[in-house]
Amino acid sequence: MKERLRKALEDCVRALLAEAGDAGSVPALQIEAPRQADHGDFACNAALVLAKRLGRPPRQIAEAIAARLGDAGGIVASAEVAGPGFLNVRLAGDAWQRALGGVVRAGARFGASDLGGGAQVQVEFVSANPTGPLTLGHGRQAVIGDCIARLLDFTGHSVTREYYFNDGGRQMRVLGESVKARYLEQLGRAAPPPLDALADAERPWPDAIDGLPVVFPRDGYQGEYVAEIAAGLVAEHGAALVDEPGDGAFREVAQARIFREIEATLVALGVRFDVYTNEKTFYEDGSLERALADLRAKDLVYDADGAVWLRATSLGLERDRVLVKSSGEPTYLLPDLAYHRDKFRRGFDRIIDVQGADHIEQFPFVRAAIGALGCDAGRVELVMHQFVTLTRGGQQVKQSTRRATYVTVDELLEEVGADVFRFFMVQRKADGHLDFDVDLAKEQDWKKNPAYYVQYAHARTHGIERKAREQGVAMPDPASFDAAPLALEEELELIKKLLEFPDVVAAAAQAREPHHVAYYLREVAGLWNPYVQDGVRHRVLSEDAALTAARLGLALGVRTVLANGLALLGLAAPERM
RNA sequence: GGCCCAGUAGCUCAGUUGGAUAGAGCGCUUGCCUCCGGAGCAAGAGGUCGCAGGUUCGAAUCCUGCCUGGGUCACCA
Repeated sequence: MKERLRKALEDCVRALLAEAGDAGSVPALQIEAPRQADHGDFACNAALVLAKRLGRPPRQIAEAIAARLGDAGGIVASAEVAGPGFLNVRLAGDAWQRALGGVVRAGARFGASDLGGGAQVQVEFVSANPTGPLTLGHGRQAVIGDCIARLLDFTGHSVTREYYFNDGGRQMRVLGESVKARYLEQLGRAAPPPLDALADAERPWPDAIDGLPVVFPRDGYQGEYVAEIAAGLVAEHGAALVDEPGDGAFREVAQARIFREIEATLVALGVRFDVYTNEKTFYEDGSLERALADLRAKDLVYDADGAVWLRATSLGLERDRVLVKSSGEPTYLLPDLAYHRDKFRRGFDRIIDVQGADHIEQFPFVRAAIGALGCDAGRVELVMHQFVTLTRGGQQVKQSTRRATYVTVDELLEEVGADVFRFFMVQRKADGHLDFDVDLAKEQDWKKNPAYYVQYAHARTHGIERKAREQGVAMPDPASFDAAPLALEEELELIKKLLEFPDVVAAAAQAREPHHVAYYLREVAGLWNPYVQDGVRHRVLSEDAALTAARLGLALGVRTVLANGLALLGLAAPERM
């Protein structure tokens, strides 16, 4: 519909340009549904764009375009000039109603496109190291990444979802030592550090209490799960592990168990990955050395203070960074470089890294370095998201990673369920903080809880269908139903809104911004729910068979869009609630 | 202090490749209505789009400076 109009308008513009002796190309025209209904079905800014180029006042140009446009092959009823030179176009007769059938016939593919042309896209997200349960920040990232992947999938991209993790390094060592400390404490061979000292990083820490050594690491993981893992080891092995190093069996057991739990959380969230990549791979296959050697060959590496440095300043960055510590251990940066190089080696056309704001500083170094190594850094994108705060009872819930008093994804999932969790996490744009209102999320009233509001709108289309069947009324045939009787203003408004879906999907996919889909679905539901509710002004099921069929067709269109949209967000589209 | 993100209605937020009178939900006021499924419909109040300049036919949107909140500035990941 919109595209046919676009073509017609572009032809007019081309002709005008030719008349003026301008052989240049036709500029991008904006054609959109105006906010004001009395501005017609579509507004076009062509005259404003051309004013300077043609050296004529915009309103005059608009007149010329309108005259040339005519009825554009039967789809345009009127085109009038308004304001500074907008062209307001009204579509002919039942053009909108005719388009509704197309929505229903496209079904689960309505809104899908070949925008990506089959491009191979990798989306890397979550990528949390197995040091503890997923936090709300991870949860938000899981949902955002997954929704971006779903959007890309739906718009003609070939998507690989990937989780990158690291089970070596300092963090995991500290985890192992934390577990061992709790293990020794539970066996009565060590004393737990004083709670007030744990809570305050500055507070001094005794070496021993009542003759028992305090072995818990200063920067150890304080979460309850650490003690639980230790308790499991006590139950299974008794005191047999007291001489094991924290970095050995303790670390391995802890990591394996935590990783299993992370996977279970992701499954509960409805998030699945195609590939898990372990940092260790790059240690073992020699790519760290290769990356280092290649950087060295380009004179981007130097040795200082016993460490190996990346000469990032010569790549235009603010400071140099350490690649290999004086201990001989690589920093996070070097394997990350090797990893991104590996992404290129695997041939992805686009590489999307979803990361929390705390990682943002890292990204420029990775991008600059792989660019220097000959990769096309322009193919790597960063989707950054801010953190999540929790509000409960109108009060912000204090969270502290250090004290392990943060709320986990598991806990919140248990309270609100995966659908609500996902909707809340994806309904705000990724940058900018997200305030998760637990009370609203737990609200069972469908009118108040936006996730239920959308799902309920979908369920209602089935409710009406059930009612119709009870009354012996068949659903209309998508291939042939006649929507022409839909003449009410709110019906046209609904149809127009449904037809926006493909544009919304395409824009959200291209911008990597799934929140647009959530917002849009809320709008569709916001039209449909009142429409259904107001059974005085218009009942779907009435004595008028043709009107009933048309309204049932509208219900099918709404169902199609809501179902497809909910699928893009990873929410269930229930038939009843 | 440098860099990044944010600042839009009472609250939570859309809108930011420059377009007409800046929107939604919740909350609030008034009137009507009692519905396929848990109420709905109509009208209304509520805004210096953080502040100040600049760019131009036109700025919430672009540029500069400043204010406020958060993040980040490791031989952590």
